[in-house]
Amino acid sequence: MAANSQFAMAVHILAMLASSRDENLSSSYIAGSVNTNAVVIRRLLGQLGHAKLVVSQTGANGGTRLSRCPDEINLSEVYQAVNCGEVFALHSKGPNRDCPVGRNMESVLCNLQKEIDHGIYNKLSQYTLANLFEKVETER
Amino acid sequence: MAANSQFAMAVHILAMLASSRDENLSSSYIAGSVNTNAVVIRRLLGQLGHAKLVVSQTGANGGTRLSRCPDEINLSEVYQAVNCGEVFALHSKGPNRDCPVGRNMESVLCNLQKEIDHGIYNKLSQYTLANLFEKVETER
DNA sequence: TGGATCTGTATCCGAGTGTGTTACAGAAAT
DNA sequence: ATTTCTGTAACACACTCGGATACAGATCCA
Repeated sequence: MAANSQFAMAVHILAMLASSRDENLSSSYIAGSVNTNAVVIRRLLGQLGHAKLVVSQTGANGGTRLSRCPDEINLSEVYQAVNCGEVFALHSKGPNRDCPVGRNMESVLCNLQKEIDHGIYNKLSQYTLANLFEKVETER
Repeated sequence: MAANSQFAMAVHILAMLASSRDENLSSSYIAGSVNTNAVVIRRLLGQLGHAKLVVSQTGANGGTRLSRCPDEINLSEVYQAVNCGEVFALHSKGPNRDCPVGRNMESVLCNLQKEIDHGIYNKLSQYTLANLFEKVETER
């Protein structure tokens, strides 16, 4: 299945906030860069705010800014904030428990799933928002 | 998004084939253990066959068996065979190229995506079907 | 105080897709 | 020839993501 793009958009949003640390950005302004609807941005900002990565202010001149320095925000935190689910899903019905193979399949796959997730987490932990922002700036 | 369960089902199928190396298994028999429809199994077997992991025979007493020993089948091959797509998607519309941040976002995210995929691939490469089958047998 | 701005939700629509199901042509064994 | 099995095609259903409108509440400012 095609995965969703929430992580990609969240990183994009955070990169924008990192580039304007001294001012609040409005959801519609961010939406202009991400090329989507402002509500989509606000939904994501809600998740990022819940994860304490950003802070928002309502009202005129409101908007959102980072809650910490970009070098203190880890991409693994972002991944967790927008919970993208698992890499692969277990079969919804579950295997047939009368079958000797099927009986133990579920736990084996579940363990494998956790291990992969852990691997992704470790990989993303190697990057901070500052690292990424640096790439955005220098890349041609 | 909830990912699809094709990888999980594929592994399950291969574990069954590994447990019956001396005989062909029919798609409906496998479907009984995976707890799904035989056509779903045949679709997956088609992908696995295309990746040269299994061989099928049509006709009476037909069915499918592994094309190699379980210790020569790597889980990363299975992952590639049932192409589960990417861990996260890039935004379908693409970022706004008039924005200095948006302009470079795409390539940065694309590189990150490749890196994660590579990590998953490496993790899965650590396991053969034989390793996994062993776990299925011993797990309680 | 009143108007403007912005967030935070609720709600709905459309498109895409994964899963399940039926149906059927073709291949192989008996 | 009949049976059994694969390989597809075709369709329905459910789910979810992205997009859009609408509106209450908060905040600033004139």
